[in-house]
Amino acid sequence: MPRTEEANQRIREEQRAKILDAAMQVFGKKGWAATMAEIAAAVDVSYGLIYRYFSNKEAIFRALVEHLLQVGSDGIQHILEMPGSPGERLRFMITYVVEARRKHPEFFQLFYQVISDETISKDFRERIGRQGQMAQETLRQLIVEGQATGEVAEGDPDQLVIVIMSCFDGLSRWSLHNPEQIKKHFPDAEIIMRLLKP
Amino acid sequence: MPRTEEANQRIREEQRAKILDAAMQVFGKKGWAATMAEIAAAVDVSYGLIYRYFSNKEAIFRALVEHLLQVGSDGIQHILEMPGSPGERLRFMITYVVEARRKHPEFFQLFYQVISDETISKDFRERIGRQGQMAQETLRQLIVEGQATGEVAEGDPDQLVIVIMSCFDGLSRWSLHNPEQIKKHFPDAEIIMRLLKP
Amino acid sequence: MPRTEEANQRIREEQRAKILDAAMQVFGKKGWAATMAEIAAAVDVSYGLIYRYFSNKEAIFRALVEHLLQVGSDGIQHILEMPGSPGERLRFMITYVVEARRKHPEFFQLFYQVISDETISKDFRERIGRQGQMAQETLRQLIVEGQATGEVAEGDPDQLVIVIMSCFDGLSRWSLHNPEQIKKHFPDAEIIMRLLKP
Amino acid sequence: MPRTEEANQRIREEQRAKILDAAMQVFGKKGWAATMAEIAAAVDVSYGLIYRYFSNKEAIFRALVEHLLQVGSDGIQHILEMPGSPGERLRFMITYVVEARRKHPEFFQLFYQVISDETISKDFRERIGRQGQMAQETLRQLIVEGQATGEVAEGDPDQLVIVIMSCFDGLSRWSLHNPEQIKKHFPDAEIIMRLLKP
DNA sequence: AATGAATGAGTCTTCATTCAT
DNA sequence: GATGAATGAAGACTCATTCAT
Repeated sequence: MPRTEEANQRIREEQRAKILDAAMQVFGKKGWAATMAEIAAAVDVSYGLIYRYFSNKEAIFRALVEHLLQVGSDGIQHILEMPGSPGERLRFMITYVVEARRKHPEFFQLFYQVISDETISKDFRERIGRQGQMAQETLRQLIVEGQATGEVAEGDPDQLVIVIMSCFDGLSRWSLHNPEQIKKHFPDAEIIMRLLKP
Repeated sequence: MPRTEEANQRIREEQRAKILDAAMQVFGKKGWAATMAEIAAAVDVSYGLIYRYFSNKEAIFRALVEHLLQVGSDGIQHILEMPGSPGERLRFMITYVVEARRKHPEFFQLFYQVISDETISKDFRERIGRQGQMAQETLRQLIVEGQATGEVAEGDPDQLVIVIMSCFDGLSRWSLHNPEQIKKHFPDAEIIMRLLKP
Repeated sequence: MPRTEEANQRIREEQRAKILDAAMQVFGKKGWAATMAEIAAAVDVSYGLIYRYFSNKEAIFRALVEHLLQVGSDGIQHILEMPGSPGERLRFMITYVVEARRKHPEFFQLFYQVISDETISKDFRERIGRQGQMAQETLRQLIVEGQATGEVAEGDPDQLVIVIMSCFDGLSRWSLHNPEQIKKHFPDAEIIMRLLKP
Repeated sequence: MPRTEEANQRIREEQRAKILDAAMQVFGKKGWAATMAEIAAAVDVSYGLIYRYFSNKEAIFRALVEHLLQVGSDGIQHILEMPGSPGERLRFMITYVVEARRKHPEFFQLFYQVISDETISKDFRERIGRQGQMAQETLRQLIVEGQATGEVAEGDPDQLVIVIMSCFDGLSRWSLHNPEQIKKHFPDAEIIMRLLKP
């Protein structure tokens, strides 16, 4: 007698999740150079199986990044709708982002890899670019508002945006390459807040 | 009628330099995925010729990175030997590094690629790691000294090191991916200095 | 409460027939490149099931072709044992074959595929070759007899055999690739008979 | 010192020709299932080399078929512009085609394979279909004209077209599968002409 | 008996590297 | 010193076949 529908359904969902999970690790570390064999090995299945769940390497990649984009999008949305003064929301945003980067540096690593890799379709790369733009704009808006309320230092808001986002990016990289060091000395969001101090 | 020894010598050196130059551009943009054909095309020579100057792809990579390491090393040495208060030297260091990242983001991009790529021999990667350590230690030392003189805010110096170096890393990435935006709004070193403000 | 033996038996036979039927269509159209998945889809069963009925892809193929060979063999036998003059029997044979080709071009397509495909075991291919030989010889014999009675034009009987059988082969191909055109203008056996006209 | 331009030029042309030649044999025999390795082996070069001459398997296939189409097109054109009565031109056409099929059965085999293979792009397959149409139409026109002059038997001209072209197709197949037999008894064009006899 | 998840050998394609000229 | 033709190992992907349920 065949497996029940539900059993199959469950297996498929679990495997799919396991594959995405493993792919996140492998892509995060090796980037697009990660091989299907490595991913399969990480899931501990034959690599042929991967293709029953994803039509090709890029499909896995996309699924991963789409997921991240969604999460990021939600976060931004949430911050925009938060109550509180611009300064308070900035503090929240920075705390939130720094925490995310610390916990899941591979996620963000993936973005950079997609963006730099010209073998990946352009529309997909632009999709990610737009998302980054959105985050930037949110940050910029909060900064401008903060400058209005005097909570944030005067000056070109775009420079501040760039520095802060650079910090974020750099933290992902550090978290990935020097996890021990960063675990011991993970920077307080407070330190980054100083960049905004009037 | 053979060429003179010196002429040959000169040709060899010029070619070598041209190759390294082109390779820097190509590796900087495409990373390790850059192909020998692309490098050769950038130098505008046949790809077979590259092998008369470098025994293989990694050799080019190494030569490039060795060069960068040397430059970096020299810079650090220089800062350590500078006169001035810790705060002044920190300002100088930050200004200097930020400027370097802006001008030559590919250089730094290369480091990250070497570090992340497990197909590159471990000792080479560690070599780069050590260099990074050195820069960190220099920065850390200046911070500690600055805290002693009251020029730098109190707190875990390692956290400050991480944040500042993250900023640096992030700026390289931005300079590479968003050159126009960053050209218009390149952050003053002064902004980064705020991270250290007591 | 298990099924009765007979019921099982019947199910098995029906399934087997259904599989062969579907396989005929699929192999006829796609040739050896037909996938097991396609066959299974055509039968509308899981592809795993196919293997309960046939040990592998070649086994299905063989079963199909064996069946066709049998049918062909019977036809030839029948013609040999028919009453009537050589000319009459030739007319019958041609009519019969032309009709068969029109109705079931896939059948014949299969033969050619088996013959051309070197991945299929040699003895099997030779088996088919022999069958073709037999048909040829039957045709040849009728022609020779017809020449003796004056019903068939003089000349090398082998050339006639080749032309007529070529016609047959070509008609299968046409029936497969241009079914509409051929439906409207299916050639009278009479036209082919002209080849034999004294 | 590098090879001279001309030497390289010559090598490239020779290799390209050799590859096409070998590919014709291999594709002719095995169809699309022919592997790049087989082609390379037939040319007696490494299979990587093939890709310096053709961007992929389909490109070789296309190059071959384009060539054949051109040759076929020229032949048809020629026949249309010939002097002589319809009957004479028909005799010429049949003689010409039969001869071509005998000499290069692989060529025609290729057409059928392209047409039947759904993995090959549709526009390419249609391109070939149109060419076939053209040949048919030429033949049909000659037949109609021949019927007007009384050189050709009455009756549906399309049936005649189908039978004759079927003969052609069948002869290719025979030439490929039974080269020895056909060499000894290659049918006179005269026999096929009988199909048209009034 | 039936299902479909899982496996892995085989094929296309790319690209670092070698070699004849 | 220079060229680019040639090689072959490595990786993505397909599909016949097996196996747990």
